[in-house]
Amino acid sequence: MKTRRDTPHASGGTAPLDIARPLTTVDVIAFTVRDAAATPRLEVLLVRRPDEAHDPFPGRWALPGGFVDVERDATLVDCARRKLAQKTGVEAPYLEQLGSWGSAARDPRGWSATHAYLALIAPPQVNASTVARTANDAAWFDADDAARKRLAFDHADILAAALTRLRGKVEYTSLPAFLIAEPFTLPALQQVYEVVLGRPLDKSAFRKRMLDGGFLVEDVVIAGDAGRPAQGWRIRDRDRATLFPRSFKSGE
Amino acid sequence: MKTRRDTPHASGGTAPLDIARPLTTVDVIAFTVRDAAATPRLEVLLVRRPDEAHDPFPGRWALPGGFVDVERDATLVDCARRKLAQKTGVEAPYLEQLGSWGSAARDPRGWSATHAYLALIAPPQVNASTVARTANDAAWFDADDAARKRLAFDHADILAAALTRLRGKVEYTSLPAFLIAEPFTLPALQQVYEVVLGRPLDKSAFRKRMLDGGFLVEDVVIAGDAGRPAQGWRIRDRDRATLFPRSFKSGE
DNA sequence: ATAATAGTGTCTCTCAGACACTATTAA
DNA sequence: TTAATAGTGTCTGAGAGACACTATTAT
Repeated sequence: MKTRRDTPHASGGTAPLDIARPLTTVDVIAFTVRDAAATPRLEVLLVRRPDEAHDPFPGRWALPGGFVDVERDATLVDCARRKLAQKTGVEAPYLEQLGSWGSAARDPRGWSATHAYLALIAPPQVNASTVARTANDAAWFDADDAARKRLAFDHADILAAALTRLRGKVEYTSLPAFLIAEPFTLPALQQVYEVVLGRPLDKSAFRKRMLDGGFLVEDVVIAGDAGRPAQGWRIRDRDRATLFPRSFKSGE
Repeated sequence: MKTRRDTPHASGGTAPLDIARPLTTVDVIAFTVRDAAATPRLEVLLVRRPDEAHDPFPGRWALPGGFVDVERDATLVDCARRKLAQKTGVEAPYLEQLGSWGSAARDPRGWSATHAYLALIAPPQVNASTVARTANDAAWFDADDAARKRLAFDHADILAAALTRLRGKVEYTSLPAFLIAEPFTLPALQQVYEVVLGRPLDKSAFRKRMLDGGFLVEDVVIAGDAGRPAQGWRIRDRDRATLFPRSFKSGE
């Protein structure tokens, strides 16, 4: 493979199109909150890498993702959306860029850079077609368990960064609203917050925050198994999260 | 150029190393705060693209950056550091990843993805060697003026995102401390905050925040041209910013 | 009526802003 | 002593947490 050096005075200037190009991939960290064994938990989607010797990390669990296809993907985020739809059937998730990881060492096949996207989705319904498609090569895992696994590539680092970002932003944004199906009740939303943060929140303070945030729209009233029915809500703008003026527990 | 499709069941699985690879670049948005014509302002470093017809955007101003060199750069951030040192001589800036921009359309030479890094540095001393190296092809511009220029590629978008990120984080972090030379006084630091935010801050509230933040270490006392000398300070940890418990002006 | 869950009112604490005040230097 | 700048003290207000209270449903 021929490589030509980028001369110092022309950084990014004259076009070395015959320079060695890194591999370019996109990976998706898809989170949801779902009831597993009666207790809701934060889950992340992993896929199993093919069990072939010529492949890097055969049989290991990895984040869903893969090479950018310059023919099909107009942009990086299109690529991320395609990868996620392939594995979950979800068409319009909340997507935000997490960051990129690139180095000579992260992929044994050569210098590679991945663009990581955080996806927040409502728990996908398990219907026949998705089961058929994802039965053996994709599964949802408890997020913290997954972060402790020995994942392929540097995916454990990326997942850890995604968890840090998510838990950090949950302190002062409306992000968890993207993790449950609409319409939802405020007690249900509070439970999602508590699952992600791993600690209980005060009901009164929580409700004030959410309603003052102005990102909710009233929907139908929802009755549960017992007790008083609750007001149902939808998200006003599914493309962006709302920032609250302060964090939960500002001074610990 | 031969391309092979990534088959659906093996996304990122079997290794299509002969697939068409996007171009991979790194760009740096280097900010500083400096006195220009007696009033300090936020400035950004731009470089002029070579004025040759075969080059994209000849003669246009652009962010410093360029192709990842798989021989020299072990990681993306190493590449960013190298690009910045090339243009400014600054060796250890505060660097944080801003995000990545990739699409089929952003570079006329083909599908390309750039990894953007935000760099915060103290105003570089204008000495003979840096002048010689950067006289005609690099210059510092007022950041808002630069954002209105017609820059090369999608660099205007990237610069706008950098400004949004910087101004956003300045509301609740110690980032501006990386924009001036150490040791600095609290009044000087406050001025940097005010320049970045574009609005005045209360002295008493500002000092309480900074000192309670615990990221400053006492240094020598510094005398100005007139009035009482001020305590000088250094940053305790040059690798990370401190987060304050609340934003400035929480409720507008 | 009771259990269960939804939703509200009130008090307190913390921290940011406003702004008046004191402190230290040079001329 | 005055100008200039550095640094402090005190009051107020907004919003988060604690927690007791009321409201609405099914049985």
